[in-house]
Amino acid sequence: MSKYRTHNCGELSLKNKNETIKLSGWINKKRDHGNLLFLDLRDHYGLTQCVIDKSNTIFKNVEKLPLETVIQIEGKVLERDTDTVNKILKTGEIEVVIQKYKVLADTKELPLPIFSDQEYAEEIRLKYRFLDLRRNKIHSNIVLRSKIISFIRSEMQKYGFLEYQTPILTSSSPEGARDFLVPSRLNPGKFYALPQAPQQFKQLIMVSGFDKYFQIAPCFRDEDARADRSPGEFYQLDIEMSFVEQEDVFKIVEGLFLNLFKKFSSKKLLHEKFPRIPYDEAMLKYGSDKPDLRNPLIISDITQIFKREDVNFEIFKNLVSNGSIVRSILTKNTSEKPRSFFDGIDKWAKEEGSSGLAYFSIENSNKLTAKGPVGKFFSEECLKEIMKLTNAEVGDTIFMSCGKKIDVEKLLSNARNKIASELSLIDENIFSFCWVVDYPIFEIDEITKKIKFSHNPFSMPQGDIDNLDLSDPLKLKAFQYDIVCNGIELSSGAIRNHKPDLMYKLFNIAGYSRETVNEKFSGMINALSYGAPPHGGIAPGIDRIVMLLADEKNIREVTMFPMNQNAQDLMMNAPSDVDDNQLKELNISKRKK
RNA sequence: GGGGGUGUAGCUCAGUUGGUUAGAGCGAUCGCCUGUCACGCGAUAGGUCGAGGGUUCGAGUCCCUUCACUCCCGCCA
Repeated sequence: MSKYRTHNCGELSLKNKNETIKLSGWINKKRDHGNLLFLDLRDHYGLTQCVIDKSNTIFKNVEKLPLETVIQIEGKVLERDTDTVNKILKTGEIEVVIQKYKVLADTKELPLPIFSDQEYAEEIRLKYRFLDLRRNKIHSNIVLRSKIISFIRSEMQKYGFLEYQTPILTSSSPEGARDFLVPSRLNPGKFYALPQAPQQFKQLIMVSGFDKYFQIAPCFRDEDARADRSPGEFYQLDIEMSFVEQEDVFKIVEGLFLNLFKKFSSKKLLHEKFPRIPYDEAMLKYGSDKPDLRNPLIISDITQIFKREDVNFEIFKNLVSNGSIVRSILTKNTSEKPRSFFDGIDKWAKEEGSSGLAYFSIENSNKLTAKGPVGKFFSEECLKEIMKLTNAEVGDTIFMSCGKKIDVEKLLSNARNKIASELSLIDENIFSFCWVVDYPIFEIDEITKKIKFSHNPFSMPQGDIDNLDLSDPLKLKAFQYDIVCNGIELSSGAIRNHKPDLMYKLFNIAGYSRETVNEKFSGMINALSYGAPPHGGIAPGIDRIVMLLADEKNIREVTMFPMNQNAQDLMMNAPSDVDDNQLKELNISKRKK
């Protein structure tokens, strides 16, 4: 028997009636009636109401103990009167009459209360994270995270995957995010980098013949934070498989996600079989490669309308003749909405930095008419054409944006969310998964105007890979895919290019010479020359999965010890100054400003 | 790097048009209270109104600068 307890604070019930027991835990709450004191004792497992009255000589001492003092009590389990049973508590049918107590640890005055569900400033929560983590909601989020990771591990093992660990100290690579660098003492002037992902290692594991790999892998990227993006570090379920095609990866991952989300959430899954949306279609219909399919609003291209003679909307017509495009969002049955609704959307669009969202509603009084500020510019014939292009009916509204493709896509993507939330079109009780597939291999860099890899440079191009037509690189698609859930990008993966010759050619298009590739990706390219199996994989983000399942909007709510937005750990004071001797040993000197 | 929001007691917040001594709830301390589960009642302590500067007879309130936290853009193959 433990020195500290016979039971935990979540397990006593009527079965233990009249037993003498020991509990240890924190004082969660006291209700002091003067000659009678209720004291809720809390540990990881739950709460137990303890009670003591003045007939016990220790009463005055117990009464004075501050909240969050760690105590051990010994006492007798009693059945509560029916009218004093607490149905919310697991242990609510009993209480423990305190006979003896011992203080195991004192506490200073608390910087934040533990028992309340109130929200607190981030700064104080992060500084006193060990207190924050005692609180019910975040405590259970962290437990959920642990259970999710355990479940994933056991599922992956069932599927025949084995977990292998990869190095944390590795080499810097030119593609992708900024690296965290670690100076090498034994190799003066040289640096390790922390892995942005174990990308090359997992491919090397395939070349080494291990067939099915997974890892709950830490990834390090020195980029700025967002609500759904921790600064510095995060975790991926890293997966790689040999002798597979895209379909084989999809089958494993869909199975895993279905089981996972059914087990850990009561929300409904919109699709049991994840829809597959080509990248180009996603960008057209949703303006984004991470569409939220709970949102029914669809974008259509109506550029051709503004090349017609019977349209007098000169601003758009001029822009279109200079190469701009026009796309629209259709909302159903909104023609009777008040003017303030439409103006609100237009105002929002201007605040987003655009020139606004033009709109009109379609009405029918003997003939088709367009109601709204720009309605007068469209003929009846023209309205029929627009209705055909957008699947609109009488009573619907068309919102339009005109401009450069990339700007229109972005504005309308945000407008989909904005309008849907204004019209309450999104069911928060649903998970809607989809695959986004057929990503382009290359894109034009907006700044340099040169061709660059749009995603992973190691992806396998689609088509006849032995006779690939490289004359128009921007047309090339890759076996590259993302999983998106409720508008959140959960993972990204690809079938890899295991042909070194082809890889050199693709790198060449992006401006990397054979020598550069040999130098920067030596581990990979060398390995691929010694018999690499066709292989592919994916890497779902663990933190975001937990966010979805915990129904949290911020990644810090599912991270035990997160950093703040400036990538500082307020509890541990990281990053911090270091001793000059440490720098000297590492051959580092600080640059003067 | 840029834009928005926030900053008042240990914590969560209120504070009107610029006007006398800056308030409430929780927490802390002290007292009363034997069936509460956000127990109740009374009292006390607790403030560089984020910081600095300015306007004004007078600034928590208006202006400028700056700092911290946060959300977004850039960035994140």
